[in-house]
Amino acid sequence: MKTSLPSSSIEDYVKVIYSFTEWQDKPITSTQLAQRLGVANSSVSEMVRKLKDQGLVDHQPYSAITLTADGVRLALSMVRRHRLIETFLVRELGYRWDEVHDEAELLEHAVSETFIERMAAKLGNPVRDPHGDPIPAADGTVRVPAAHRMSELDAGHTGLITRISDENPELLRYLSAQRIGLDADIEVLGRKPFGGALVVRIGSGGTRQEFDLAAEVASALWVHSEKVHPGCSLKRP
Amino acid sequence: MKTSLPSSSIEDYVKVIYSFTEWQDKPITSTQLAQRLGVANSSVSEMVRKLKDQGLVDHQPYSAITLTADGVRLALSMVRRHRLIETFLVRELGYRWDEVHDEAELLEHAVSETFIERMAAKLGNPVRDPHGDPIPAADGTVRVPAAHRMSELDAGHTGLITRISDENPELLRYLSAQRIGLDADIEVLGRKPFGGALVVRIGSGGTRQEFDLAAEVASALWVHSEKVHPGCSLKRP
DNA sequence: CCTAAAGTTTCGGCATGCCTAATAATTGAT
DNA sequence: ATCAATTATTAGGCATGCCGAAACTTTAGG
Repeated sequence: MKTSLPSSSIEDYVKVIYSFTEWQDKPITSTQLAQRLGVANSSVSEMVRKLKDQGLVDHQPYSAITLTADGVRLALSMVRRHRLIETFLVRELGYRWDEVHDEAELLEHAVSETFIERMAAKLGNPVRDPHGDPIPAADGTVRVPAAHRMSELDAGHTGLITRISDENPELLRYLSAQRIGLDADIEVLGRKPFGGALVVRIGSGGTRQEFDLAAEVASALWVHSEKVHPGCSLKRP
Repeated sequence: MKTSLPSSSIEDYVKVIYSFTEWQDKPITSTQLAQRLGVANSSVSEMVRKLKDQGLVDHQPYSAITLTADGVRLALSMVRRHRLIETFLVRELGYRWDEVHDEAELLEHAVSETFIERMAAKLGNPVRDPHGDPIPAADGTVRVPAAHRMSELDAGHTGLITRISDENPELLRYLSAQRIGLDADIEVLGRKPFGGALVVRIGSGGTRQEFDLAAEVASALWVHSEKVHPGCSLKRP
């Protein structure tokens, strides 16, 4: 149970463990964690032992890994850092949304709390980042909009795009080339047969377009649909 | 002669070696380097061997340490980073000039070249930082103003404060409380006996003030004096 | 010149965080 | 219920960068 400041590796582990459960509920396993961090499974086993010693995760050998309250607190602070930095890079330094992820990944471990809070103030304490991901507040509260993957919606559903997964920068470039962005108004028109593309209308009036979206694309788009699940849930750590 | 990217430790060593010769000419010794980096002498010996292997320094055992052309290039790029970041923190995030040093120290190792250049562009490619230190250009050229420590000037000298050493944040706070800042017009009036304070006029007209400056204070202030050494020298690596 | 103090380097160790290979536990298919 | 395939953990190593202690130069005083 050391109390020293977390290393950047530890910050990364905790952040990835948290992020895994942000849009679904199953806890992460060693192998999944190793894949997302780009390290060997054995490195994860070692590190998870260390995280457990420090009281950041709960873990029984051979089972999944969950964060403790302290772990969630640390994770939320890292997620806050990451998303504020992304927002700052886009709004203040002219980065494109497909460029910000890697830069934020480096900066989030380096800057001070002071830096983060001055940045947040300058940005007007934004509540979501350029991809629509919610930015936790300094006190650890987060508004997680009730959103669904577009790929899981049935024909007839309408709503707004509230989040676009930033995992794949190439996909982000594709989307901006197609002028698909946050807050676009959408309607699911149907689905091509044999696990094929999702047919959707995006925009309306002058900006109305129809697309056949491949499954990979549709599952990166999250839709806030009044019909399905109105309102927001408020997570507190 | 490895070619891998320099670690942040290596960046720090090179930057400190460079900085030591920025305002005087004697090269740095192992012990001085160790003191400035806050590490043991033995750590410096090891690291200097590594720097030599990588072609960043010239060094004969038991003698002083100097940078190679490659070393100077790397050092200038770190100094550029540091001073641009300091300028950015003051101009864009409302930091005070006594707060920026430590933050810049962390950030300079983390940000990408892209970040640096976008920041520089946003700031209008400044040529000096909040303490008056010259910011090397992206191509490695630096304008080093011909300045002298105020503590070394004789009575009667006049000039402008062009640089204020940022080594001691407390001193910076003292100076701003006294409203002594960059570009103030000064005149050395005299010197109190027995190695005492330097008597100077700072400002003129409505802002005119007289001070007895302790030696430590006067040696942190650098004066560009037309009488002593007009013009600038242009260093190229 | 010679010796002691000061400065520098070498040596053996430690911590972090990663790896591969070997071992152990769990799971699912028969 | 058992046995392979999958998943997870331990063991032994490597690289970086730090340390203190010991050994070695250099330098300055007498």
